[in-house]
Amino acid sequence: MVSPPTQVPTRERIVSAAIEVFTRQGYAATTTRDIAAAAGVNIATLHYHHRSKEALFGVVAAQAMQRFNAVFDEVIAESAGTRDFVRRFVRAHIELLLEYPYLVGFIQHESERSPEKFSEHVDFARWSREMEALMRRDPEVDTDRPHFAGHLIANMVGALIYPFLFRTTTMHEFGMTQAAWEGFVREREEVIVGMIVGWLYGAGSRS
Amino acid sequence: MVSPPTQVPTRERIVSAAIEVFTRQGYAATTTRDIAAAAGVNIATLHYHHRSKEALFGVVAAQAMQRFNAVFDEVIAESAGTRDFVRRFVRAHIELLLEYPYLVGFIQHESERSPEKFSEHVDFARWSREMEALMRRDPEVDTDRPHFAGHLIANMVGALIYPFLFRTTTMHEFGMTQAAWEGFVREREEVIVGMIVGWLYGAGSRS
DNA sequence: GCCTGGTTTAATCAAATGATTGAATCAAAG
DNA sequence: CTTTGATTCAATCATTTGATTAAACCAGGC
Repeated sequence: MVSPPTQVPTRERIVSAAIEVFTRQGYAATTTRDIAAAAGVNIATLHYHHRSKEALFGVVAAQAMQRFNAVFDEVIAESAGTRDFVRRFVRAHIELLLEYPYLVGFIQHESERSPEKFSEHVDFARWSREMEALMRRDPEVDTDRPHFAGHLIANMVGALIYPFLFRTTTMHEFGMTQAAWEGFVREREEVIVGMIVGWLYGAGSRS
Repeated sequence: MVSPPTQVPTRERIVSAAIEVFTRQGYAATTTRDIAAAAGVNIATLHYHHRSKEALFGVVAAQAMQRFNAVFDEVIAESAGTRDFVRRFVRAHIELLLEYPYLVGFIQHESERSPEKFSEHVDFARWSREMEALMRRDPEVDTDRPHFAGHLIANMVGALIYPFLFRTTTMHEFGMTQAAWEGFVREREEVIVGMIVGWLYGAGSRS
């Protein structure tokens, strides 16, 4: 039995198309005509449901950040300790980004263009506090290092997003197929977890 | 005694302005009028010296990649071993990126838009070979792990570029001043070297 | 002085783009 | 059936933008 043909409302179809096109091309390179075409509606219809290009972009930005908030909240809630948190964090983000490969580049580029649009929807400071709180319960982790949370995020997230930021370049330069690149990305779960856990537990290694 | 007023040629003044504006705003968000204004010349003068916006962009892309090539060649030539290489690599890039904070975001965004423009000017495959060759001489480093060079680059470069990609966000979200952010970035030299060297020398750490 | 070739400029063009208008369409209510 | 309000569309507008044109400018050679 097929579910009733509850047509997706036009307003949301436009948002879906906007996510697709904005995240691929960025704000400046995207025209309202691109989005309207992708959504299969008239340009005027787009403006009828969303006052302006900038307003529509705001909706897209909010939904994009929403995904990360959802992932983080789930990960932190289910994590049973330092190592478990790192593993869940890395795994969940790899899955999310494999589904939306352009998401990171989009957020990077646009969060520098209009920081207000994004800072509304995310609370890195809270993330940091919760991560620190979780790891402070682990006597082997020295959470009192200067900028502990900042370095943790930079190390973990940096290593995590790199292949998604330079997907085309990596594939092109190393002659990888799409499938090979995806294999490489999945391999990285082990690699990143090992590296980060090693860094967290290792004493301050000398130069 | 002042050096003779050897005026910088217009053609190069335009390129300098183009680097400034393109790297800040990206290709699509930049108009030839922006660049002409920044260079203090007429729009027609810009087109007289550079056939088109796309051609001018090509020059900028080439110069941007050139900086990284120069850094890598110098680093690899002077490095005396694994640990020394990592330290020099990280330090040199932090210095370069502190001078041009928008460079990474620019290359990320535009290398995905027009990969050809950039792949002309960079040879990651060669970098990988030379890094691998250097580390293969170190018996403590297992260079035979799957995708060794790929993971090394992703780990090291990812951790390196993160603060530059999300500079505004980081500063805003953690209430850092420009100076505090810069202090954080300089701190990262030690952190990254420690983490990467630990990962390279550490045996495969268990999950 | 006056060419000559390279350079710069104001003015302009054609295409692209964000946005609007007014008419058509459609479903639900009376 | 008619009315009403929401929705959709073709056509159009004003502005921006990459690029060009034709005239002016400015040195160096003669």
